[in-house]
Amino acid sequence: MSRMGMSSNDHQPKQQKPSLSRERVVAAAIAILDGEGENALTFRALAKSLSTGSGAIYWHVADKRTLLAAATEHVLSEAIAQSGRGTHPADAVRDVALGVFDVIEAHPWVGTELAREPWQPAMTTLFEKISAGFDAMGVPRSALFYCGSALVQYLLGFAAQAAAAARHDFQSQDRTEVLTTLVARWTQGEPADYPYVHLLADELRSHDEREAFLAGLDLILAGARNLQG
Amino acid sequence: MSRMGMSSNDHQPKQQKPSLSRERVVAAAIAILDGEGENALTFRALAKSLSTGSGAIYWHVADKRTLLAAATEHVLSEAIAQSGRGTHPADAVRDVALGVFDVIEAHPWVGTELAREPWQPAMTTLFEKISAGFDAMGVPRSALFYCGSALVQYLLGFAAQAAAAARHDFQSQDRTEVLTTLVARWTQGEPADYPYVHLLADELRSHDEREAFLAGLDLILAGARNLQG
DNA sequence: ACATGACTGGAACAGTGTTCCAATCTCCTG
DNA sequence: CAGGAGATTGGAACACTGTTCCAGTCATGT
Repeated sequence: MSRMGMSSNDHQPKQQKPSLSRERVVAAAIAILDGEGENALTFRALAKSLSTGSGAIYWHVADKRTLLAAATEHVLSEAIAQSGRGTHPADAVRDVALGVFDVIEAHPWVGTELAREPWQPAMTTLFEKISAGFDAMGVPRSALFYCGSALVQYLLGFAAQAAAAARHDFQSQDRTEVLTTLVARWTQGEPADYPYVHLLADELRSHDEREAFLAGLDLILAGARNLQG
Repeated sequence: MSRMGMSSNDHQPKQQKPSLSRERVVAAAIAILDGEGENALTFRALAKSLSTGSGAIYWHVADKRTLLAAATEHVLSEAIAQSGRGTHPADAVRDVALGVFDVIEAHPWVGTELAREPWQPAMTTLFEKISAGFDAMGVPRSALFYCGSALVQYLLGFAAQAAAAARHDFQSQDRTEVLTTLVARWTQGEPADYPYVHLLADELRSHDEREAFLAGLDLILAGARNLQG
């Protein structure tokens, strides 16, 4: 277990190899997650990337779960903190949600981690911001919690779905092939039994992820606006 | 790899131990998942529960991923197939969503699996039903796909969150303790910096899961109704 | 009867997160 | 400035996974 306390690793005199630190470990983990995918992050790979052993890593980080949480927090917190701009309250909420969207598009493993462990610290900040937005939109106090929860769950659902898609893309290196396979499974049933699925299959293949995300978001925002008064 | 084809295991003469089959393997897996939690499902535990070895299991099931998918499909498909009742179209959609809700409450591991692999076969049926509902509600064709996707993602988000909560409950055997810990982390920031989080902390502790689920659902339904015309 | 192929059980393998510990390195103190 | 105490390191070892392999067994059709 890592010991919290006075660590003195702020001076690497000449061209000594820089001493390990929690930040360096987290940064290396993020680099592996981004560059080689979620499955590539093992303590052995991490140790090699840092030219050390797994024991040394465990001195700075309790276990893999907290390492993943720290990595998620690192990329999420800044994005969320800087988001929330917008003249209208609804725009501010949209901006926060889009901040999360962009982070997940850039780092799909964040989606996996969010889907497994939704209540990361950064999510508290997110809940604060969107609650403020809903309040400014005129949502009554009694419904604020439900609105915030609903939006968070919508975000989590997108996170899960985007992360799963990215995992599949990563394996086959070919997004269109993955989509074709998905559409094929999608349209496996008889058109007579699944008319809407067949009707909308084209859209599944060609839809723009961000546009769909925003459309779903606007559904929730419109529903929230509807609670005014 | 398991061989598909003519399998002849439909007769166990007297009181012979019944022969293995894909269905029996899946049923045993579900029993372990329900009774002892997600982490308890290992091929060794499964083999012991079926009084056999792991090799025999692999004859009937390709790997753990497909086993989990089959288990999920088993509990999800029936619930979804039987759902969708309701005089008004919106009620039918609500009924489908509540079907998924109930399955996840009864088998939280379904939430984990759905969050990891959203496009199970049963989800196609679900998409079909909710698309039909949205259509009957008067949502224009051009928005049908977005509405369906949004609702699916909301469901996935609930699935992820409920599964994570259930995992924590399982570890500490004490729901209120888990909630207290969560609220504590939740209210860690300064009240001045996180006014809404502190304002709504009580609701986080005491809210009814089903009520919150339905409230969020109604947000989306209201948003969809708003697209009429 | 017996050969063929479906099926079984469990040993062996590769890879994981985690623990343990002897060695080192740093810094404070006598 | 010597040297000890504690912080930090690296890598071997451990326990546990999913998965593969394979020598057997069983059932059945000829």
